[in-house]
Amino acid sequence: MELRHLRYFIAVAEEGNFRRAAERVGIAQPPLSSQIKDLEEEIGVPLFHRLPRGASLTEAGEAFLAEVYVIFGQLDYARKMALRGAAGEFGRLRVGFTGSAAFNEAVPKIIRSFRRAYPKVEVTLAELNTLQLLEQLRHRSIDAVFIRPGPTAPEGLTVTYLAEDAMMVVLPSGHRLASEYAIPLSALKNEPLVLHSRSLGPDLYDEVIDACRRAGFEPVIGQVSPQITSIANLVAVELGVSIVPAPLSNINVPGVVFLPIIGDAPRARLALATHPDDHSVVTRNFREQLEGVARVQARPGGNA
Amino acid sequence: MELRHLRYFIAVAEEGNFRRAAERVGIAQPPLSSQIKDLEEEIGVPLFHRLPRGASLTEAGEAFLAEVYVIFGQLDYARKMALRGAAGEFGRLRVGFTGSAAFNEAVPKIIRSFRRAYPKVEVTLAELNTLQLLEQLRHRSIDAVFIRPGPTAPEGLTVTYLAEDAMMVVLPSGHRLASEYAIPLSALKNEPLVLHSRSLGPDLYDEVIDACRRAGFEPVIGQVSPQITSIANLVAVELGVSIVPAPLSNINVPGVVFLPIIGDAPRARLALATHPDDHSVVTRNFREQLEGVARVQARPGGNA
DNA sequence: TTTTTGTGATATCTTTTGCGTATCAATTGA
DNA sequence: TCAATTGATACGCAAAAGATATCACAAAAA
Repeated sequence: MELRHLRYFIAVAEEGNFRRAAERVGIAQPPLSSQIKDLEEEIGVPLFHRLPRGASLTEAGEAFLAEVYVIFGQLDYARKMALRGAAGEFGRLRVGFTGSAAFNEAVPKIIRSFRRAYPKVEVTLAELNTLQLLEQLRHRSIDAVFIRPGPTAPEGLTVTYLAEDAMMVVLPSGHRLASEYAIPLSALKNEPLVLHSRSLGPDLYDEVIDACRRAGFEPVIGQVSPQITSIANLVAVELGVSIVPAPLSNINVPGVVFLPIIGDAPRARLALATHPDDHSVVTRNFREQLEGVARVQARPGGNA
Repeated sequence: MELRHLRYFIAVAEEGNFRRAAERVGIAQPPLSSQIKDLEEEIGVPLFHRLPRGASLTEAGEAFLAEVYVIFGQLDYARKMALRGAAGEFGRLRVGFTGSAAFNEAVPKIIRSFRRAYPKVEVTLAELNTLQLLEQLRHRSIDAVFIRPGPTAPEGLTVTYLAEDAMMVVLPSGHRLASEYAIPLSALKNEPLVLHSRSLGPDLYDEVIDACRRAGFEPVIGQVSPQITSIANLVAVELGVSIVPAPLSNINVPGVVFLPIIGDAPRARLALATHPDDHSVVTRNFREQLEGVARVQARPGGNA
């Protein structure tokens, strides 16, 4: 059975007359009769009474007609859904982020506004370290990642800079400097530094180390934190001091204080990275959310 | 767009590979590629990603596929409904009956059992006089009628006899014969007879008149009743006596008594008439209900 | 009644188009 | 670098849809 047959069937049913129906569908009457006959043979029952003054539907034809209308409605719907799918209204988006990136307000804001704009897109979130994120992004097992990149962007990825956060010093409440309003980085000379493992996020790590050197001292690495979000807890139990992006001060950890840095402070960049071969409309739509929400500042770097 | 395109689309979507899909639908790979291309152009968006190792659905394709499955389901359903329609499970049945016929228990029983067997068939009922019923039946504006025919069936109609009711005398309660258990017809000699107009139902009318003549008297026609069901009321106000089919004694009219007739009593036949050119399955199914419910006795008559 | 008109069915020819064969270009894995 | 596998392209053929001419039938008109 073909849709053509069904269109012809509807025409004859509505016109009640093979000649007018043939004219309506743009063919001659004899082939129309032939096609209708084919249709009837395929269904197995006559659909029309051939009367001397036209054709009328049999009961079978009446029942068939009602359902055939539905088919064409469904066909239109299928086409429309395909177009909506092409517009990125469906599908999934796998977003990854590092622990430090999640605390910048832009990240949840972007995800939230995307979900509102495209509620049918299934968004999955994964918090991983920078190394894992970039690995999965290169393998296309994740679509977009929020990272804290170094001054030069990772190679082979499309990177958009979203924001630059100041970094702050984290001290135990009982520390001798804890009552200051702000301190220079050089004040941390000889203090053991709590940092995450360099292998998990080399860029942010290097940023901190470099800043210390610029301030005139070689930092002493104390405890290594498995993830950046637990740095504050390690500081609270007086395993050392640390330097983290300002948005992390929103974590409520008793026993620590966050102090602004005076002078040449390290900066923590926030960026969204995607795969350059990813031409998915969903991913493109997600990138478009950046413009509405975050202050976007493109920066040359790598070959992105 | 044609269903063939959709079948091909499903094959490629499910196989993820043009070659295997082509094999599955029984054509070569190049025409399959061509047809899919046509489909994509018609929808307006690509449905597949052409990868070096096969083809995968785009988001548009995913959305489209889900709806296309529905189309084929609907197509099967349409075919099934056409067959059920051909089996007489849908449609309408216009049933007519005379006032006198409705009181035979077979009539409501047949209609009831048909409605149970074919609940989707729209049954309409019309109470009309015999003349109107036969007129509408000949014009096919009614499908089946219950009538009280004469000894010979109406010409040009298919008639099936269902039952033969005895007739009874109807007397006002205060009548001198009202206290009898049964009376011969001759006892009504000189009594004014309440009857319906002959033009509305000549057969039953003639049956009564003939019976009176066989009983040895010429009946005196008193009041003419507009319809048979109001005869009892006319008798109750003592406008005369009457003779009606026994089932009408079920009407509860105060002030009248129904008496059996002794001897050569008139008989009221009950029959179902349909149009001989009516090959509708619904009508045929209705006739089939007769066998289950009523004692059917075919009688030759007319040319039915 | 006869004639006319309008209906769908049939027969035959034409044209479209779906399909097959052969081949190419691109990518992957050995 | 080469072989294997993928989908796309080119071209010829055959099946099938459609056009034209005509027929048979029945209702309406004369």
